Amino acid sequence: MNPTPKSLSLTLLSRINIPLNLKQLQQLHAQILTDGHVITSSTHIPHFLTYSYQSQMPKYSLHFLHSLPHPDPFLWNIMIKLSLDSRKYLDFLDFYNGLRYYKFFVDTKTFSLILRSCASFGGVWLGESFHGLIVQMGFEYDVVLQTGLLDFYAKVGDLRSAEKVFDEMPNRDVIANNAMIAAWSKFGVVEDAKGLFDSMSEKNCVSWNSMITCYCKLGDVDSARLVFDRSPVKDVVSWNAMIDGYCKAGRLMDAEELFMQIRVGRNVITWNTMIAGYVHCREFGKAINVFREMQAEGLRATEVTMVSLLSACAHLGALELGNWIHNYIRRKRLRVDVVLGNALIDLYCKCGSLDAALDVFHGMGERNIYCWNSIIVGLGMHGYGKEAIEVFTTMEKESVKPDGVTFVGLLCACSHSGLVSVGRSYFSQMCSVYGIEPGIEHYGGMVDLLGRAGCLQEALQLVESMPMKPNAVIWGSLLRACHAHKNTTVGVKVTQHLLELDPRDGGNYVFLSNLYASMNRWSDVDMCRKLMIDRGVHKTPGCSAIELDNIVHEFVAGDTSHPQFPQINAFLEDIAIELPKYSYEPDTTSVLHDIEHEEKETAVRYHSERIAVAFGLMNTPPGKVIRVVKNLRTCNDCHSAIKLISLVYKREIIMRDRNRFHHFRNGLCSCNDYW
DNA sequence: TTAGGGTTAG
Repeated sequence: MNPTPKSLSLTLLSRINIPLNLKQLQQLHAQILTDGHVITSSTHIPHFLTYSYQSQMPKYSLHFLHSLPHPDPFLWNIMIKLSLDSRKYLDFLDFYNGLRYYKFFVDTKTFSLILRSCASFGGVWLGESFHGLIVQMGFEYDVVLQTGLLDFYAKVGDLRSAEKVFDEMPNRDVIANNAMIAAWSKFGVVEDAKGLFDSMSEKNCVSWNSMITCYCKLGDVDSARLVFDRSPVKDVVSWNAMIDGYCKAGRLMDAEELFMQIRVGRNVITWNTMIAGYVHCREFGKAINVFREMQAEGLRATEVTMVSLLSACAHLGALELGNWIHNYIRRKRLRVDVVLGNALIDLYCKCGSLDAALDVFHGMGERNIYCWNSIIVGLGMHGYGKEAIEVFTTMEKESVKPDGVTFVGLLCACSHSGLVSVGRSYFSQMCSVYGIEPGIEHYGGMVDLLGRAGCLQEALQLVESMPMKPNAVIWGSLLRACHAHKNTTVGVKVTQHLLELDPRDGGNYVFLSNLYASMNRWSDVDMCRKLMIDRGVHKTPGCSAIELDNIVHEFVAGDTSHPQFPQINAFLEDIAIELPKYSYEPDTTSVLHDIEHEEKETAVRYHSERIAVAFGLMNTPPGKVIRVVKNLRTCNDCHSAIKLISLVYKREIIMRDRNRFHHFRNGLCSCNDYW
């Protein structure tokens, strides 16, 4: 039986869910053109357009649209929206230039769409010139267009103009009111938003949801919950907004409860929200577990899912899992935009694979300041100060304007490479040349730079003369410098400030105690210990992680629960016998490590990083690089021990500690013992 | 018209 033309086209259209190549698309096009029923149907043609667009053949869509005898505004609107969604700027500009020609095919809805999208370009001038053109072309300035304009101004950060448009609207529909609520919500003007919301005679789902978001943005999740509970028209957006609100407020339990409750109604965004929420609350392992659940339920992850996951991997130092995700991105052909690209760069930097990070960086078509900053910070963390400066120079050549984070990265890079005078000049230039006022983090960077290099007096002067009140980070940095350079006079001075500012941070007591120990002031060491006990302060236990076959093994010092513990302990004994043959002497300056869990007289005599390294040596083939991530800074003793381990066992060991990377190879470390 | 993503000094 021969199918009728109509059903033939419909059969072809039903194939839209499977990938088509250009030839097949053209075939489909021909079918549609010969089929009088379908060509006038506004339900099938949009499908076709969408599909050909998603197949990355936008030109073909455009060609198709031109070939239609009567393309109506609806189709153009779809076309424009698709073009903007996939950020095909050139098509967008084509459209702009041909606007007069398209005059009869567009409506105010079209302009409304365009105006909103201009905001995503960040182009105020573009939006305003569009606006001028619309008026010039004699389009009716109706509620649809006005709402678009309102939203445009809100998106580019001009609340005044948005309010002006709203005030001048002769009649407002729900959509216009909702847009104004969203605008006020964006600027945190909750009172006005609430006033408008209460006065609205007609409210829809979006109105309620906008109000929920408004409270969530301000961190007032309890008020948001009240609106949520009262809303008679809850949809998945309401749930997602509420879950996100709880996550951002750090209330994971509440978020999880809602997440469980909408089990059947979840969409990709619900999952993404929960995953991002765990990352936000630094529950990286849980984020990864939720992703696995998501996969088990057969949901397709998006670019947003990947960004959160990569961030989790970066924090955990989980390179293998990160590599798997990168492959997944390639396999599923996810679009690597600036955000996803940056997440990859950050992952590779934080996992010690600088080459991979640079590959991603150089392979990106579009880069923004985040990407440049991540690379600069990454190079700095690995001790490549000169290279970080080179990247900065290139960035300037490409006319990318540096921001505050760039200078944090640069100062940090100089600090880790001992480039004192270069750092000094960046610090003075950031204000005079680049117009960026130094923040406390820049002073912190500078204090660290001077302190590490041994310019303690200069560092102290800077702290005393800085325009803002120094915080615990600044004093802490100075204290560590005093410890490293055994300058007790400045050290003791710094300590008072520090314990006053941050009496709950156990790490500070440890450093103070170590400082006293280096002066042989044992009664003061005892005093520190007593102070910690009296104040109930605990030192964060040292914890090192190593990844093996996609599983992250964590070792906390003093914890004997790992199934391989007896073997690891035996292996550590072997190392202890082996190392002295290479003139290794244990460094006893870190005495206070004995006072808490870490170095108690338990079966474990070593710091967590050494257990992790031993575990890595035992469980990986010769020649494989061992990668360890530690939550605290490594101590002198472990540092010199691991240097020797790299020589004796002929292994490259890459260790990330709290603030930088150490590449151990042939008995040497990339930090040149300067950290 | 409403919901989800990236870089930052000890």
